[in-house]
Amino acid sequence: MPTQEKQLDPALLDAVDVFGNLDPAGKDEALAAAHWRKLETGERAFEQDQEADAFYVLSAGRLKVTQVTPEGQEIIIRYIGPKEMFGCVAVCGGLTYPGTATAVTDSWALGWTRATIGELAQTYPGIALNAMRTMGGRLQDTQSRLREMQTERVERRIAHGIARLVAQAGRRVEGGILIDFPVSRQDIAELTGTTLHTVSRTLSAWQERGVVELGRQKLTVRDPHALVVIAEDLPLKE
Amino acid sequence: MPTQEKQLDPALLDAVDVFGNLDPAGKDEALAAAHWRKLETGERAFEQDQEADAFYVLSAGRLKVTQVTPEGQEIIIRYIGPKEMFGCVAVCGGLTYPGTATAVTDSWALGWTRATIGELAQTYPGIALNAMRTMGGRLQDTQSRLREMQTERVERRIAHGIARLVAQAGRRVEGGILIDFPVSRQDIAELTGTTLHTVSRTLSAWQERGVVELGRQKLTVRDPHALVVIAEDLPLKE
DNA sequence: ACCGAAGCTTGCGCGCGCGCAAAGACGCCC
DNA sequence: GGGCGTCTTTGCGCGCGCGCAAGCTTCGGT
Repeated sequence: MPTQEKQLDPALLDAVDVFGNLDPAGKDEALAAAHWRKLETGERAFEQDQEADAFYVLSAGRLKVTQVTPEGQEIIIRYIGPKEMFGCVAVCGGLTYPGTATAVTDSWALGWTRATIGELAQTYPGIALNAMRTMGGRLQDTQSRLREMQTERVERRIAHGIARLVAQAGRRVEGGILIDFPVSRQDIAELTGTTLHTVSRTLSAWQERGVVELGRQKLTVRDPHALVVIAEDLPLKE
Repeated sequence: MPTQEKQLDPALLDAVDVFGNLDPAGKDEALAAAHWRKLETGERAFEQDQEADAFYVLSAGRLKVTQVTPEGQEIIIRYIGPKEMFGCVAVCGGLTYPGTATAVTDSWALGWTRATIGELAQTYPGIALNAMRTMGGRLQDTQSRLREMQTERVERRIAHGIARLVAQAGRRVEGGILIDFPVSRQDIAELTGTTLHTVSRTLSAWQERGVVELGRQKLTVRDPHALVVIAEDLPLKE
């Protein structure tokens, strides 16, 4: 039973930022207080506007955090990979989740109830400090995206979005870097603030130029340098 | 000498979120460790990419935090009002400031060096918890703006932007609510991701309809309800 | 092996909002 | 009070990227 196996492994929290600088006793205590949760592809850890009752660290797999507008349009706030925390609102005083977390791959997560993580944070002040650091990073990241949305044309935004995916979940394969989870054109559109039509057209043009290789929910960057050139809007040659 | 006066006033930190739940001794200690800084209109507390050596709480006045793109285009990340913290990077592990903080009104701020605020946070764990809460709120706020940028047309975005300014710095005056600091059309453009031309046209149309009243770097909302109708894209009548 | 659903591509036309340009208004400073 | 700089308005034209619609491909299920 892999569940039990993983639950007992004290190395589980080792490379997790939130619990960094925590002494072994603290890690044991944190693990003991955690509950284990498996998420099948498409399953949701929590939904927007639902009461924020738990905080999570992803152990394996990949999630996307999305928001829907009152009109029903969806946007992707961020992707969550292994060792990253999500559902942070539960420790930030928020009452409800601002978004929905959906598994895009079969995933496993460690969860703490709001009360539990609150007590842990009281006992080990380092947790709050680390969480704050992570939130600071995310805030800057979100501000960058905001800046891109306000100042850049669609093609550059798509390039930036894909560069971000590569940095976060790129896997070296022969002849390029593969985004290591299923991404549809629609997903990229929701990440970069455009429509799947425009994404499709743009990526097809890039494929023509040999920058990327496309598949169904699949994307391989063949020429990372060219991607940077597009993202930074550099001249083709000087 | 108003500087000394304010520096000695122990009530200064009373309604400040970051130091909320801090015992009186802690507040005294925090105040003793702080330095006082006056910022004339147009003066900068710090600049983008500069070493993040201090953390601040605004005491009076108003600042704007901006970022410039490599191409030189400027955007406004947020406005800071009294009792709000800024330069949070200094406590979040960032090495340089991600933006520039400029006074839009004569302002006064309390500052702590990176080392000082770090020590305070070690001694009083509540500080980190409070800071995290504030950052969580800002993260959600920034995500909302991102969502608006991705899904809404310019007119709605302007309405949302102004609604945000009203909530943050609106002052009741006869016949409406005045934004309580100088805002140019350019500023609104940088907040909402458009050009000053489009802002000018849009606001002029609103003035025609009696929704707002315009002045040089001045904006009064005459009909807040109409603003909400535009922001939420509600039908005019049912 | 077939069928259906979900994902993707592509063509066409239009409209929002930008880019540019020039003139007008307000307020500040000397 | 005059002059100047900054902020603002407005006109005109164009192009990016959306909206719509139809057809195609790929995968999964039974």
